[in-house]
Amino acid sequence: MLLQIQFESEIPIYQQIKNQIIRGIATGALQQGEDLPSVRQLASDIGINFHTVIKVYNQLKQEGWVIIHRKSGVMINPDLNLTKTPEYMELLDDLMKTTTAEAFMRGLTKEEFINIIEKNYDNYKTQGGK
Amino acid sequence: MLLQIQFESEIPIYQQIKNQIIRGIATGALQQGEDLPSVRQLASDIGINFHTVIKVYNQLKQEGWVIIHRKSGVMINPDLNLTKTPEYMELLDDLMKTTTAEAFMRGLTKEEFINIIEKNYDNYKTQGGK
Amino acid sequence: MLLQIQFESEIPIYQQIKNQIIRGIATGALQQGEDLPSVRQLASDIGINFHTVIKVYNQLKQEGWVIIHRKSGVMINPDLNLTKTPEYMELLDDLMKTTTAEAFMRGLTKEEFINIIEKNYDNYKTQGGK
Amino acid sequence: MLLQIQFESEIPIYQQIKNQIIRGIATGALQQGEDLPSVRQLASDIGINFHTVIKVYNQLKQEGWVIIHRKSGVMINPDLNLTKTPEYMELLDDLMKTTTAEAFMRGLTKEEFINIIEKNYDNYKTQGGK
DNA sequence: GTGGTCTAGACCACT
DNA sequence: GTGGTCTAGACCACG
Repeated sequence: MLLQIQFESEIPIYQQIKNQIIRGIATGALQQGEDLPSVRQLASDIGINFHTVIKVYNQLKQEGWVIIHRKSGVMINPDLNLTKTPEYMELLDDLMKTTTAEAFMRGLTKEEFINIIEKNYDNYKTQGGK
Repeated sequence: MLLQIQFESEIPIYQQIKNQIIRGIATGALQQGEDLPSVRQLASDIGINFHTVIKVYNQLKQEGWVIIHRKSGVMINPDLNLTKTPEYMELLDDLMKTTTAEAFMRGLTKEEFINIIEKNYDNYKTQGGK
Repeated sequence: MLLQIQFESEIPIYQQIKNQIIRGIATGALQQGEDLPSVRQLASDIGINFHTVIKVYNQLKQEGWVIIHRKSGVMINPDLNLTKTPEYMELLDDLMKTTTAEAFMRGLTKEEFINIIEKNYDNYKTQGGK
Repeated sequence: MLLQIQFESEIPIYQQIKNQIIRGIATGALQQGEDLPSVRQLASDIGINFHTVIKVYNQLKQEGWVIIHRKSGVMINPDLNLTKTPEYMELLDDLMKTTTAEAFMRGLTKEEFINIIEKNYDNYKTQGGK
């Protein structure tokens, strides 16, 4: 999977990488059990410092997305088993309150917004996310 | 409208205020043409630095949500007319890609996600967003 | 609270700091709601780099021990509410299997070992850990 | 005795092996004078590099747990005679300070903790640790 | 002044 | 070669 980083963005680089890896898992571009590049490899591919990649991998590990093998490096957790915890649902709810409010005020109809959701979900369903 | 700020949150205070004002406009809790509290008033109400409030109001003005009168203070723009610019749509698209990906992996079905959208939109429809 | 760091130890510095803060909370040397020194302050007190302290504070935050205020810095979580999760109990069990095995082979009797536990717990009970 | 290695664990593999051998000695699963598998045998059984096993055996030898015969391989020291040296006691004390502090804060009572100790020790007593 | 991000380079433990 | 630790310095966002 090729990562596209926007260096000018206000979103931190490590966050962009995290997002794209999670998207990759959802779409199936990254399969469970698949190896990720080594910290130094990925860093040099993207052209960033390897500490930034370490940070990404550590956060993904702590949230359960990946497993860090002492030897063989990092791989997508083969037993991926994330759940809709109350904390997550609260965050999501808050985010969607803010997001839909602005979308509504900018003239996006409910149908248009739902359409965006469906378009995204269709990328996942076909692949199967577990 | 009463603002609820979480000081421990990772979301910057100025962002929280902005979000809540926009939500307030969408739900109708804040009417177009309505006056907002003065910078110092709001700052002391919430218990924050008034520079933070200035920042919020300036950003809201720049994005077209409010109008700042030199004397009479800040009011919700009576001719609110925000549109779905290409830049906005791109940001929204990117955000929803990331958000739906994680939601999907955490087991939220498309229907559950759409349900969240509808619940929010129903709060807006009745008021009319102009 | 004064932190004692052993620079020659094989235990990473950030781990030593973490341990001592947690001990401090248990003994009451650090009260819930109490402010911790700023990252740069603590770093210069101990004579280490501030990035190391950031790492400590972030881990403590993620585990729920402290809260990081955007402005006022870091404080012991006033609503400290950690529980004996299954994951924790498994880790503890494994650790104690290893620890007691070696202790037993080195001639520590059950009573001596229990005595160590009691001595430590007595430092906590009197203070009350909430 | 069958060794169970967790490759995803944060605990180094060599440490896991060491721990399990020491536990085995304490429980009697490994008898004093008993032969341990050869370096290459154990390495291929577990599926790890044989250097890792060499490291384990060397450390165990240095600490007095095993004896390495040039030809006949490695065996549990028949005259096992480890003592509670001051250095060991200091390490143990420090470890238990940290461990009990977190356990206490997570709601484990003194009795629950002592119970864990007793359960473990009961596995040793019956066998006798010489 | 607070925490956080990114870069860069050295060194270490593990396999 | 793998991840991880520590140092050091620059810069940024926030309040």
